[in-house]
Amino acid sequence: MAKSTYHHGDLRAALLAVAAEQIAAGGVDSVSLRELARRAGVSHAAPAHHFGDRRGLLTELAVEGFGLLADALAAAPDLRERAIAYVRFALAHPGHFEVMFRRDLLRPDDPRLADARARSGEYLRSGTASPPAALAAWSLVHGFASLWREGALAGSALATDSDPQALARLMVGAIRFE
Amino acid sequence: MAKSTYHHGDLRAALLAVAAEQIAAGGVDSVSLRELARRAGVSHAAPAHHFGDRRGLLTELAVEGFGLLADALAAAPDLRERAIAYVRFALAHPGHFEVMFRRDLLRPDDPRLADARARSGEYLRSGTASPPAALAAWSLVHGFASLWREGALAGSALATDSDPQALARLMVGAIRFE
DNA sequence: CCCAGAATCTTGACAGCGACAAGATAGCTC
DNA sequence: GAGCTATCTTGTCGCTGTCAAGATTCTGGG
Repeated sequence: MAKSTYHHGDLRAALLAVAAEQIAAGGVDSVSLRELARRAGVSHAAPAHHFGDRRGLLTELAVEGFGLLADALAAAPDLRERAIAYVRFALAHPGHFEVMFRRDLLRPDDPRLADARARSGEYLRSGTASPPAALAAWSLVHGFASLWREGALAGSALATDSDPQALARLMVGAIRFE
Repeated sequence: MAKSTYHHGDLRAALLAVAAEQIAAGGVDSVSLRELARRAGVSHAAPAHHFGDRRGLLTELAVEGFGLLADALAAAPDLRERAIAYVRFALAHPGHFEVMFRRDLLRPDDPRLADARARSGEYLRSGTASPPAALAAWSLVHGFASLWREGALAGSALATDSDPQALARLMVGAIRFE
């Protein structure tokens, strides 16, 4: 759209969007380059030109994700809201989130990935009393988001009647960092 | 071994063991039924007889995993030690852990899986002041184990010089449940 | 002892996948 | 408009999961 159309439109962005959608719907294992190509209306080998291989595409998605996460964290005023923002990001962008922490699916030494990761990492560490507290805060929200996303909390007495946002606030309110 | 040997030894257990090993080494995506069969010295279709399909095998691994986790949690005297035991389990049995919370890879309504999950869930919820505190504790250790396993903590100033056990203790010590 | 029947494993086949190579087509630059 | 590059297509290969059909071994009752 923005970059105008080459052969068949902005294929690169289209593939990323469809991929995120597909991961959110069926998990990352349900993503096949050939199916993405089909959905975008191009031939089965077209994605390779933009991303090299499957890792390349998922790495690009992870870079996007860390950028979005950093923005979300930057907009939060304090530690508590930053924690909630982390959860909100994971739930709002499940397709990105699912890939960001799956190193086995990514190009491990992509510099753009390292940069994006570092940038969001700064926000994660800011505003806590101590390094262990920062680690605890990150682990807490990351664990919650992962468990919720996997449906592991479905059996819990709490999980049924609350939306995840409210549940996350409740959880964060149940602990104190010191 | 225990069940004696049929055609070619105790294939079922052998496949599960090799699978756990392979997941720990190269991630769950690196597991192929054909390669497992090769490593066990049987034909490519032999695993299907014991597990049906790939989901069946991974589901069995998850059932095993939840059993091991429940045992580990049961042996811990108090909440704090239970938290550490959770982390220790995840690090000691990465092949099992990686599969247990990946619902997309498992048979979603396997009754044995549901049972095993419920059994370990009981221990997770026991000994905490309130349901939100239990959720926080679980999220905390689950997040930490996930992040550590993915190498996401490698950049942290803390992570370099400590072993994960000690780091987990440090982290758990940095918060208070109320 | 042996022989049905079941459990276990093998062989063979098929479609879908990621990756690579080689060629076609469209857009850009000078 | 000629060359050049980016973009996409076509064709192929080996690998995978899954299914079907057959072979082999174990087991239990006469």
